[in-house]
Amino acid sequence: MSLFPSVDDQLKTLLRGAVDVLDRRELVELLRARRPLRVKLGVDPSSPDLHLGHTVQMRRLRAFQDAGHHAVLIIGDYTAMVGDPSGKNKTRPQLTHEEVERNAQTYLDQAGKVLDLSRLEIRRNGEWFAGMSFMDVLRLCARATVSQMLEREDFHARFDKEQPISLHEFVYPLMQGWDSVMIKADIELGGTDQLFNLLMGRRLQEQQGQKPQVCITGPIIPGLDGDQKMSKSLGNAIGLRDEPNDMFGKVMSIPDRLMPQWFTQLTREPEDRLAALLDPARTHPREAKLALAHLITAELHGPAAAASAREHFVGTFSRGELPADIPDRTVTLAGGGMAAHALVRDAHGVSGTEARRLIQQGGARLIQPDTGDEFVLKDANATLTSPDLQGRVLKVGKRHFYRLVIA
RNA sequence: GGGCAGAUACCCAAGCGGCCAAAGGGGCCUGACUGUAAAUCAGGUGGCUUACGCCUUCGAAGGUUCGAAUCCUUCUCUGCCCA
Repeated sequence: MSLFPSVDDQLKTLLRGAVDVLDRRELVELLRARRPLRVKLGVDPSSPDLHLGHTVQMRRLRAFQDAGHHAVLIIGDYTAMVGDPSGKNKTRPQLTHEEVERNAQTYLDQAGKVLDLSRLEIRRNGEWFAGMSFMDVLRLCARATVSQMLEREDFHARFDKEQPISLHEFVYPLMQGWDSVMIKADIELGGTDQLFNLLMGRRLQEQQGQKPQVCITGPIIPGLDGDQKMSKSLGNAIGLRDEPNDMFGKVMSIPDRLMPQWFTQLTREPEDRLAALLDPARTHPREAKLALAHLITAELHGPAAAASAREHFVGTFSRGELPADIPDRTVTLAGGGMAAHALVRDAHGVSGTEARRLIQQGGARLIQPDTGDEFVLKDANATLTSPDLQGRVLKVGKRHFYRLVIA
């Protein structure tokens, strides 16, 4: 076994689920050189949490690591302050240096769940941007034209719709491209929405007399809603730091049609096994989804946690049992009792009006843990006394449980 | 610098003196059905209140009026056209 697997084998694993390779011939040529390639992936610390969507590209980077190549993770501390306009229909809020720094701190242990940190070169683009003079910035800006920028689809769309585009947003692709120059990237990975930025890297590298990087794009995976791209701000993301039970449950809630893509992009299951899992004649979709949830949870939290999350899920939602650990909520009875709406408000942490609404709609019930007896709260104004509450579990909606403790 | 158009709740978007906490759609929440899937159906979606009702909200601040999201003034922001 040589250090590098054969070119064909490499291509197969390195390009699993890839959308585009520019240029494929160049990639083959690079791989044939049988030297460790410098493979770049940039992430902007624009939120404290990475989510599964980020791991699509990180997985590919990991595959390069495993094939013996040199991975470079760029923490875009400076680009995060600009805010990547990619795929957005509006200007991103600019973050302060402190926010970015705080977020960046959290990234490495999260990235370590997918990447091999011991063989990872980590760079912050502030290394080269912080010291730039205004003149340097102007020189960088002079490397592209407005109409070139407007070729990019999201800019173009915003321009056509007469929506604002701030000048600094034009600088973003240049910054990302400059990163490639600074680290002499052979290959850059990114989502399909990054294509323009990746190509800017090629352009700038060429202008600097470097061999232009090969760009490999992967899909932007849809979030839990199955429609919009996974994004924390859209509330449809699975965070890498989500608790195992939560993570497992979230995967179980995705639309079936997402499974093929999630299996391909978020697991390493081999093709033939996927074919069996995704064929409803051979595997019930629920079983397939359980397998998916298990694989994803196991990768990020370990097999034991995944097994326990699965048990929790099946127990709670399939068998309707109470979860193993339910958070305590201390409630205070004034004058020997408390109104139902106040109970839901305090335990569930919603407004009084919202609590009333939940009760009126039959979304709140008290459960006796030992017997499993349920009592649906119907009257928001009903007064509940100690015997009604002591030792009971309040269930709100499908998945919120609170063990009541009387103060 | 000049002219025009616009800013409404999480998002899109109606409203253009009272019947507006503000139509409609999306999203989201709850319930039914289910596999925490899809599709479908029903209800809900500012806050406080047992309720009558009250309070805050329609870019910001003032003003007119018995009464303003709606009229006036100034300001802020955005787009378009002209220079």
